[in-house]
Amino acid sequence: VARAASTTVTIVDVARRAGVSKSTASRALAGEGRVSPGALERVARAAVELSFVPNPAARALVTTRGTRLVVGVVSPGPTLAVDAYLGRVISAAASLCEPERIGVGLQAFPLTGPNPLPALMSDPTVQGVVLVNTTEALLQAVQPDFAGRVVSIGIGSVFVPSVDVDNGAGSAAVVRHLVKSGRRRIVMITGPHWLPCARRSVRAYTDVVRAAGLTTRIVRGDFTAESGRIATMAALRRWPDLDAVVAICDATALGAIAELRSRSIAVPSDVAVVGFDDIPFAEFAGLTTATHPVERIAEAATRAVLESRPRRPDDIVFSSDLVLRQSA
Amino acid sequence: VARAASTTVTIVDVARRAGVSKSTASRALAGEGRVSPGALERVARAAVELSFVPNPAARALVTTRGTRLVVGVVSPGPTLAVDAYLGRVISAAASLCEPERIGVGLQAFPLTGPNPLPALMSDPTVQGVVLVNTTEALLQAVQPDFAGRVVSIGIGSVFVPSVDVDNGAGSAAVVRHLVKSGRRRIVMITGPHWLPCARRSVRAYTDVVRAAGLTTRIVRGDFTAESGRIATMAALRRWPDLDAVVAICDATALGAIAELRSRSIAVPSDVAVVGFDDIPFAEFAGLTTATHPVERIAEAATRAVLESRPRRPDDIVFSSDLVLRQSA
DNA sequence: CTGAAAGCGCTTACAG
DNA sequence: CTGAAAGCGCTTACAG
Repeated sequence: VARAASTTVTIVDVARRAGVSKSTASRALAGEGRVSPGALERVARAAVELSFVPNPAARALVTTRGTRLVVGVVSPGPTLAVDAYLGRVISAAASLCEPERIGVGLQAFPLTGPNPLPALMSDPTVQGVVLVNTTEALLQAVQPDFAGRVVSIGIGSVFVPSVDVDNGAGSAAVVRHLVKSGRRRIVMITGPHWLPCARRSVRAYTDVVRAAGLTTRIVRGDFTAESGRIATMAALRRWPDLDAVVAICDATALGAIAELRSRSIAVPSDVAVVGFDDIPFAEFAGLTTATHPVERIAEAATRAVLESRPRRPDDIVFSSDLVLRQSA
Repeated sequence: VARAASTTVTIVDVARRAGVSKSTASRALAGEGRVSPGALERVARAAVELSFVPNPAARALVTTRGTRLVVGVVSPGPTLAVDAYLGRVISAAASLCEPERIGVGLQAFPLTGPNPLPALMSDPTVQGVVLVNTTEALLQAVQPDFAGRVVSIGIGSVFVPSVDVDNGAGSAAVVRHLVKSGRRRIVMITGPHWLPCARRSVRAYTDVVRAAGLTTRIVRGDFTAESGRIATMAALRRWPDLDAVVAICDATALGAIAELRSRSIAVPSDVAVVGFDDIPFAEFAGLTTATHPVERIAEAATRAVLESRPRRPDDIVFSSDLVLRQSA
């Protein structure tokens, strides 16, 4: 068997330097099993000195740890819609995995049709799955023995920890700002109905608006800027006196602003507009919004599946903070 | 050795069904080596019937094929700047690799300091590297024996095939459109000077403008919308009578438009603005630009490193087409 | 053309 | 607490 002499350091290099067998080195590195304090320390030192990172390919052959973390994106159709949000999630995941020599894959989880999760979980090359935008129905397929290897960015379940932004609080903050600054006829442009996380924002909007003694006005969008424009047209037709728009996300808010400006309706003096997410472009556009730390969320989710704890980790929720700019 | 019984099909399943040894199955699957036509056919059929995909983890232990494709992003500083473009590249790569059970990693290639490429190429878990935004200097580190395992989105070299959009033709088309529609004082906002691909656009601008008997007017930007705004301010100060702006990319063009509008300079009647890339938001913004098929480029580059041909593949260049919208 | 064997880098029962 | 051995799923010389 001939292969290019790899300069990569293996566990036998570590074992040799520590003066132990590779069995002992393996146990010491795993941090569990009976290992004498002396051996433990020498192995740890040798590993650091040699910058040893275990070969996940070899490991995947013997354990349930894999070589790949797959990001499963729930999509209405069979094709995967890649948007900027997803790009940020997968970039963050791939950066974090790289030093561990783990790769990331991307797969669509169609809303209807067979759930790809079970096959993924029985594939010895997959370390775990990070679900994005998932639904209760898809979460049903998660069996107790997948625990620790599946985490969800969005809603969770008994077996699946959730990592997410506090949509509700962020949306509430943004709507509350509108109310405080005197807006009374506040329209919300929502996202697609199948998305659980979008429902939390709608709920927050409803609560704040009702608490202020105002009426709710809701128009459906789909997260795109174009849908923001269309929804704004519809809203203006239905409620010509509206004085504020809260959009489910920044892209939709930018669409709303474009539509308003094209009708010479001044923002924010005539109509205030707020978004959600604080996308990179929002600062430039002067959009008032609430933060959504996408990278930190993706990193936390990735870290959880890299660790693959036997027990279900706790849910993690990142706060969403109001960012005041010019649009409201 | 206990592990959860994997439901995954292995090469021995294929061999058994085809009635041959796993050695023969392996050879047949590889498509090379002496295999009888009969065996070849039975193995091929068995593989299809069982939906067999070789386990890259096992394969990586014995060959120079890895379990992971790494996207190497050349960055001015040590930290990796993730923008929407990179998100699209890595999403496309990760989608394409997933069915092969290969993951993707993401690593910064700092402009200064040690080049991470040699270490990556000797890591048995890496299948190959897709370089993004690379420079001549970084390409120097590519040795002949990396051939076929490194491809560059951007400039190439003797050993490294390049996959890219035809920046020059796209930029030329966009500037030519400006000239044809009567613009005479055309300013270009460029990108950072260290980026070779940005130089091609500047060259195209220069050629077209000079051929029309006009003078070149160049201001430096950095690909961001904010730099487009700032560069536009500078340009207006220097050439108050400018009648067109060609931006190195759409984000910068959007910045230029915002700055012009904030000064009540009408677009396109007073000043025409064109971008480059045709980003998703460009359609919404009514920006005249030229196409940049990022996903197709990323897929071609990914496919090349997945195949890892022994010989350097040919360069691939995708055409860039003018997209006429409202801004020019 | 074909199969048995060795070996890649790990982990994990199994005996000491 | 420790090491020798087996085995994960492949590929590739090596003998037939």
